[in-house]
Amino acid sequence: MSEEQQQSVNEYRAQRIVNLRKLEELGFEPYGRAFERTRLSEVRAGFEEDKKVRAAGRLMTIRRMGKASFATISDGTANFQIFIKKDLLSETLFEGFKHLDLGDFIGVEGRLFTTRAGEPTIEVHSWSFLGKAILQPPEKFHGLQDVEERYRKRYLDLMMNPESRDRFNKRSAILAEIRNFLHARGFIEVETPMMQAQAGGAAAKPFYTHHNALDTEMVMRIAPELYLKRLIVGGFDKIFELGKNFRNEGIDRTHNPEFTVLEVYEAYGDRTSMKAIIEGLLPHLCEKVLGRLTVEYGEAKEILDFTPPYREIAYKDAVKEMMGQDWFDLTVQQARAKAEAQGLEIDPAWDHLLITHEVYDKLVEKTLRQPTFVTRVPRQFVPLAKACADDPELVDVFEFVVAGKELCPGYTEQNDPEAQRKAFADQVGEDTEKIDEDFITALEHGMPPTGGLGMGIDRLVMMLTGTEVIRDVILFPQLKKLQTPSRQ
RNA sequence: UGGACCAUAGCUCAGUCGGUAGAGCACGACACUUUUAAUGUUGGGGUCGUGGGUUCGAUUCCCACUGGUCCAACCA
Repeated sequence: MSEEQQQSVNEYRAQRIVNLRKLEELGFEPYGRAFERTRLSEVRAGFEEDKKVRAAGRLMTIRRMGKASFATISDGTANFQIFIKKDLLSETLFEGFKHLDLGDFIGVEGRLFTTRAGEPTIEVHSWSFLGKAILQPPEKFHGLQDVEERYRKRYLDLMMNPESRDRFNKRSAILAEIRNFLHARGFIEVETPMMQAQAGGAAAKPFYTHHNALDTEMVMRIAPELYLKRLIVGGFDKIFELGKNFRNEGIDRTHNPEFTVLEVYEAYGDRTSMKAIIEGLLPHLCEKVLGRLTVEYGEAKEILDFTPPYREIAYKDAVKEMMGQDWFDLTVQQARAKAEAQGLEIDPAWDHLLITHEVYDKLVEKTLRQPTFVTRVPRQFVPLAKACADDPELVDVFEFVVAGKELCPGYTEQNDPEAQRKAFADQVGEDTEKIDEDFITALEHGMPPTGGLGMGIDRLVMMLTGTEVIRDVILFPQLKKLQTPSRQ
């Protein structure tokens, strides 16, 4: 292929292939070999003048000045400047450097020194070619800004945008520290089916799939809860699962169809033992991952303080704070008028309870900025939990709310099989075949009093990294498939 | 699923009250042995998301579609 033809296909790509061929002519292997090296973060941390180092990375910038050049390499842990000088290299290595492009991988060997401008730098005495990039990286200063491209081509986002890489490093650290925290308290990690015969443990539309050999319909789980409780029946006393749930619902800035959840169950515990876990786990994560107990959240840089203990307030008291102490003495008509005066749309068929819940959802929750446990919730809204000991109309749960959003419910779990069956029946209505009879049977074998909680990990990561968009904490968020390329 | 907005060079962005487009980075050439968004000179690069309509003429106006963003409804 002539050079003109190559350039008509894609000038930039062709130019890089020309450089690749020239490197091959000089005796370089085009895609390299393993290279023993020290991570750049460690080179930086252990910097000593004149120390010999071997390091490797992707070329991020090159500043060529005739017989000397500076470049920056990145290995994902840090950036580091390297210095190339004609006097210090063989003719082949100096000539070869001219044919390197941004995005290529090299390994370097040399001496640490500090430039006149004060920049720690590797003076390169020898280098190896570790791999060619035949496509250009995005713009070096602004990085990759296009929101859609950052999700579809996450590798470019991670390559160019350090804040994105940092966010996913934090996500990994959060997951590791959740495990450390729970293991240290005697919890074991378990795995339960993500493909189930029926979708239980929550109210959401599932994804359906089909098993060929069994010739049977299956659903992707919407929650692991019913399997985890079977394990409590089986005698595991402290368990957790960290895994994906799948819900066939809308996608927006706080919802992805597959999302990661932590569920924890503790036999012989209840809501208060779950509360203790939250008040231990969140400060632990803040300390280990962020090194402090406060987070700057969102564009407004709101300060969230995770220093325990956290505020606890009864559901009804939270509503009274917003709507007045006489709220629960009002008639339905008075309550509706008062709610509508606050700008809510109230269905005329709603009773006092539903109006109250609308008030809580639309007005109260968003005002709970600092970590708060909302307790003693009307049983109609949480059918699978156990009633409060002193009031059968309220269930013994908490909703843990941070920055105006529900982060994590905690329960005193239902262990009465008859009450559980009734709650299922109310939930499914006519579809009695959707009741998980095997689960009821398990409860009939006896389940100890148990506390449980379920935390959305994506939202937790959002909270702790100050991110307001769930897609920014999920490496490959769900997007529509491209039918025709929107751009080339 | 409804409403508003967006899509221009590989990337980051200007722009055209309708006469087929510019900058910076990146890329090619030349110069330069401590630069760091290197610098100086110079050159190339675009069916302006896709399809239709109006028009002498559409990247620009209108319609549909595709993808995205935000808002509203469902879910965590």
